[in-house]
Amino acid sequence: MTSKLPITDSRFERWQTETALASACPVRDVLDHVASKWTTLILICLAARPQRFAAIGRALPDISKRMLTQSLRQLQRDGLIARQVFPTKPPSVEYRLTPLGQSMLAPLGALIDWAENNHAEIRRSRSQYDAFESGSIG
Amino acid sequence: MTSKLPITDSRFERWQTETALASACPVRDVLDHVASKWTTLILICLAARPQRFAAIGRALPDISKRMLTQSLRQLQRDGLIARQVFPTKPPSVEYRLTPLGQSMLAPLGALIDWAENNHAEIRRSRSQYDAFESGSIG
DNA sequence: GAGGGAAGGTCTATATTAGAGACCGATTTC
DNA sequence: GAAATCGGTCTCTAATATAGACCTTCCCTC
Repeated sequence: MTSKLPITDSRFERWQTETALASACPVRDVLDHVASKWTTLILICLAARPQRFAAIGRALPDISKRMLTQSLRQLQRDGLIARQVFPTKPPSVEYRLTPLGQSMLAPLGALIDWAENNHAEIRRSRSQYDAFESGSIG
Repeated sequence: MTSKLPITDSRFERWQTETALASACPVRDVLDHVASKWTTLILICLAARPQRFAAIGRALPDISKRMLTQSLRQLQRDGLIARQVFPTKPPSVEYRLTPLGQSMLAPLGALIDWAENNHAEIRRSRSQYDAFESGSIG
């Protein structure tokens, strides 16, 4: 709120400085894990309700079991989701958001809303780019 | 259906439905591009001020030229950044956020703030996970 | 009691993608 | 005229993702 440009305040300058430090930087450290296709999608899945392995897989039809397992482990390791095994006959495993995972839904939701609101414009931009830059002129 | 959990409103159920449609889904379509390490970091870079190719490269020391070029092209194609060539003697190229790119800073900033605020807890969770799940007990 | 299906995975083999770094053309500098 | 800068491209290799076969335990059918 200290600038005249829309969002561009000093935070971004600081983040920029921090990115130089690579692994020491929270932004990179968290974003590298969190801002990835499947983990984000899994979080969205579990936002509605806790779900079991196969249910998440069904919700994300083009994820492989391997990636699903791997992504779930990572989210669990980062403390965003919890894994709970029920001793049913074919043992069932339920994944649910932790409070930390829940707390991420707000910023993530904002990003998703942005995505929905601007999807049309992005697609417009893409077709224009494709027509010009790679098509007839290139 | 509707639940009593904190953030969990019907948006997430809708998004979950949409993810099944894969490429037709704005969430996936945008997130696949946007929620990736380098593009996010480049956006942050350009948030502070327009910058030239080499400057962005310097700000992100461990990005390769190839990835930088590729990520810039993608952001340009999506209409988030604009590329402007100046006919200086060694021609210089400046990248700047478009209004669309600017508009993404708000949700992106929220996510980054979350990352900073929760980095400590995430790291705590990770070391705990590493100690238990893969270490002495496994 | 052999076979099959469901749950929750693992493992392997292959395709895709990222990263390192050589190279390029233009221009300026020494 | 050799070296360096800028903004890339190109190739080769390393890492990562995907598809899909397979595993184990239990219940059910035949």
